[in-house]
Amino acid sequence: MKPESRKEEIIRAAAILFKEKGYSAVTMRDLAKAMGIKAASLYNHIQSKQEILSTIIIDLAEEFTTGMNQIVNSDKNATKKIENIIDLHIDVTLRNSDGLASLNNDWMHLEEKNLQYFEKMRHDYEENFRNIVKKGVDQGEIRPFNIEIMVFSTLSTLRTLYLWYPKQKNIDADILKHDMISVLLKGVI
Amino acid sequence: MKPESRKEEIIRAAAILFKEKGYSAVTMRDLAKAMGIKAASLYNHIQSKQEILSTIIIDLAEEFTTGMNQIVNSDKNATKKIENIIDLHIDVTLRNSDGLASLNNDWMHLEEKNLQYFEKMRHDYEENFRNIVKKGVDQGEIRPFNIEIMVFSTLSTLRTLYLWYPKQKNIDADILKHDMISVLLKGVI
DNA sequence: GTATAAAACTAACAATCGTTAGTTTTGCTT
DNA sequence: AAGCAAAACTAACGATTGTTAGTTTTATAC
Repeated sequence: MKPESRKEEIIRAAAILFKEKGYSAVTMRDLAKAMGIKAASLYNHIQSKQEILSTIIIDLAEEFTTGMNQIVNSDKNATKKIENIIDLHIDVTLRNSDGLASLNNDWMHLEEKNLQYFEKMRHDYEENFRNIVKKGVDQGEIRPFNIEIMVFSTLSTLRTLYLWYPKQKNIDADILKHDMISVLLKGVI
Repeated sequence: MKPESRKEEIIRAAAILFKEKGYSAVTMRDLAKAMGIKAASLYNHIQSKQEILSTIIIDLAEEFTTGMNQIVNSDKNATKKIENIIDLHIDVTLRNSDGLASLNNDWMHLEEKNLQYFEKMRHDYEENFRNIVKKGVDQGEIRPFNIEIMVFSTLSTLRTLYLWYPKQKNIDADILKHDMISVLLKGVI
């Protein structure tokens, strides 16, 4: 495990503050205080507040995009693919639950270029998900409910994991995956 | 239908802006421009930016609290109660989807007193939901999966409805309710 | 111990923030 | 037409914002 650079430390601290109050409500002086230094000193390590936000969000979005592409290109059935998507979300959430708050709530504060890039990744991700569900329905694997509702419902839960997981103490990742698959796919009644 | 007061117009316009950029990123000058007036003129109708936020959030939270209390005090079985909760969320979302963005993302910017009030309402709401699910499991109505995951998963979907519903054109409220109940309760495979 | 680079500091900037005070306009009611 | 209240306006305030310029401290290598 190579040591974390000062820049990485700052970004990690920023993600925690962004999670608590949102990007716009966190000042560079807040972030500096959390790091135990003065605001101006941050600029020895980062270029701007915006750079911090885009690093947090784009890195995570690319992680999801890469994971989804692997799943899409695998030759599994729809149910198995959805299980893999659930796994992907849980893995990313365990590794960086703070950053996911920014990805979910502060993406609209990205500047033009990264905003477009992010929105394309998010659109493609949802489209891939939708197509997997569609194929599952066509092949009789998945019940023919309203596809938009199935996609929206599942994604909502997975995207909100970051809010809920840190509050659950000592829950094993594999048990979480197993239970999440049960609830999301098999229903509760 | 009695005419909307100027104050109500301002609050409605604010909810739209808060939904797009979050409370902290919306300035009183932004809000004034959306209303076609100058920022100072807003203060003929409202006391502060904070008052706008707390009106939006507390009104909605009280709506949920009232609805949940009626459901809890009814003598229906657990499944029917959960269906009623789904109905409640859909009704509120149809009526005020903009305000729900603030309730979900900007509650932490409430000032001390309203923050405590809101957090108590949210805690009680979740506790009521959890108890309904628990009783459903005890009585064999609901499958004995991890209760926290079932509650979290359902609430995540219902709380995020405001993001998704406005994008669906021409979807009938009753069809939405029916399909949502199917997906959330009966599973997809 | 001296050189060097990393990382902190002080001081300040122009812009923007929520808000107040005081004044003028607008649109009814009589 | 006069009176009045609602609702707009102009001008400005003190505080805070992200950021910069220039300087000093700290830690490491020779």
